[in-house]
Amino acid sequence: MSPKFLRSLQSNRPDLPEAEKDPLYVQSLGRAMQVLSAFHQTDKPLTLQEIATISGVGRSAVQRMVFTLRAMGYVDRDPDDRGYVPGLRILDHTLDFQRLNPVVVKAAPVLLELRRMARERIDLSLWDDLRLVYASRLQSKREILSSTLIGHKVPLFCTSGGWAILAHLTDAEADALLTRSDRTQCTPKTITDIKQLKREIAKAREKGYAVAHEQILSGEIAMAAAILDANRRPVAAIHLAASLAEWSPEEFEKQFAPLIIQAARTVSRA
Amino acid sequence: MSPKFLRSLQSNRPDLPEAEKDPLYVQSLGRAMQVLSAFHQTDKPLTLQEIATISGVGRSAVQRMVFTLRAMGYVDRDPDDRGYVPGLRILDHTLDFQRLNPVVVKAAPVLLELRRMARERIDLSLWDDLRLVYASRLQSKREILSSTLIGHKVPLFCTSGGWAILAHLTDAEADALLTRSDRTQCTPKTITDIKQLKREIAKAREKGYAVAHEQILSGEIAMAAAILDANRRPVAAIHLAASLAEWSPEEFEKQFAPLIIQAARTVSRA
DNA sequence: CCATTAAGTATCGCATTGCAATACACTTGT
DNA sequence: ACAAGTGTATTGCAATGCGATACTTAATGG
Repeated sequence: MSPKFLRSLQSNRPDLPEAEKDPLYVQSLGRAMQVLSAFHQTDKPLTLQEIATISGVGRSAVQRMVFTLRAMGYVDRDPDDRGYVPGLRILDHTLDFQRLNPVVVKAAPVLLELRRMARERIDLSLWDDLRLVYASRLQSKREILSSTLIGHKVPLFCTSGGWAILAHLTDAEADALLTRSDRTQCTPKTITDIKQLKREIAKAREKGYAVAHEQILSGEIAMAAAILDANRRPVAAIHLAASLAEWSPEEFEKQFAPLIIQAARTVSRA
Repeated sequence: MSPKFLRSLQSNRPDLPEAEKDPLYVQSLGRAMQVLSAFHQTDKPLTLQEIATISGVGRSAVQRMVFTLRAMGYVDRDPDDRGYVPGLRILDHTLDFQRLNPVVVKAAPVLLELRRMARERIDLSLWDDLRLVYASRLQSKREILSSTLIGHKVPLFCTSGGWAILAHLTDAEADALLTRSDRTQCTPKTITDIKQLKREIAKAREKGYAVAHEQILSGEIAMAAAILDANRRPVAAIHLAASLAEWSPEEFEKQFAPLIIQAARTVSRA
């Protein structure tokens, strides 16, 4: 019904069977999920109207779907403010993901061990096209930021994890990803120049891990190593982040590089 | 199409509008989500057949839906083992929930402050009928268990959080919930006798918080206070959990009770 | 206090589209 | 080589989703 959006659903999924070519092969389920996804683009409860316009689905249809979603607990009414919000039942699927995703499962004990030894913040993020999606977080002693940001996304091009992953791709692939990226600065120090980025990636390729200085958050230094699948393709990254107030870049790197390499390798092997 | 399941979707949602009465008012979206929910009942990748039988949806329909869900990223193929697993895109909705749920949002800073003062594990769980669903977790110094168990569920009847919530209901309501509960022991110390449970609830009602000794996990002591909505109805609980190796029950209670009461009250007020 | 706008809800009929049935391609084990 | 079990593709009928429409509250404002 909304051809552009249907097309967009299918981009960047070259591994799908042939019928993919036909946009209409995405059934009404697509519209329904698009309704649920309307919440991605807001930070306050939504009315039916708003959901309809954001998702590009007709008002009536939205009303039916929201009704159903509400009956199932995927959508709730906001008690105070008037409008709808995502419902509790969503977390059931979150748990399914965490329990069943092979990388997350295999990484869990390794991350714990890594945190035990490093005593800094450890993250696991999964690669999704131009972004990394955080799937697990082990907090360090004092957490400053939002509690548990499972599902948070960071750009591939300006994070240690992104560099670590790009380092395991061919130059052509990495290039393509970098140029497709929306390279806007996160901090004043964020590197956006492709030449410079490629230098960082080359460094990462050589060392087996990447280090990012204040690329995404001022005052933070991060290190990451990529996790590979059975075909030696990168699928995820383990991050270790610390405060520049406590570590000099040299110490930081020297201290943790062996640990993180070891951790990533442990998770990678079949 | 599967009347029994459709009915079940609508139970325990008395706040829904009238058309609820008609099971068929749950459209095919219901079937689709049931397909996604098939993963709730497994701990390994599923084949189409298995999804079909678990969800009670026809093989063909499952294939179509899984195809669509895969195109959108809600389902992935397991790389090694043959079968399907929940996909990354689910985490997008997790984040939406965390960003938009009023209780989670309002509680976040309070939880951080509470952890800063208590230096023990802090959880926020939301009440969903007979269970509590964990929505946020702040880890303590050494985490033993699974990393981030957002979405994990614990029974209402045998947790400090559950007691805290039951304490804010009428006796009749609490009774109904307790009798409906599947009261099987989690640990040898888990209380299953309704009389005893009601005593615990009465204690909680009096003190304003509940304490549970090894009810769900041996060696763990937990304390919780309920979060109320605008109508003074409980909707969530803040938990504080620690090891019995480090605390005597008396010290534990004395130390943390004022903190947790204060925290819960802060989140509760409009 | 009535007019007005906007939100949520419900109804209905047509044609869209989802689904059962079916067949095929591919892998695996006997 | 066959059988059993995967995933995939096609097709036609009728179930059902959706647009159009109208009703009910609730909130705003003259």
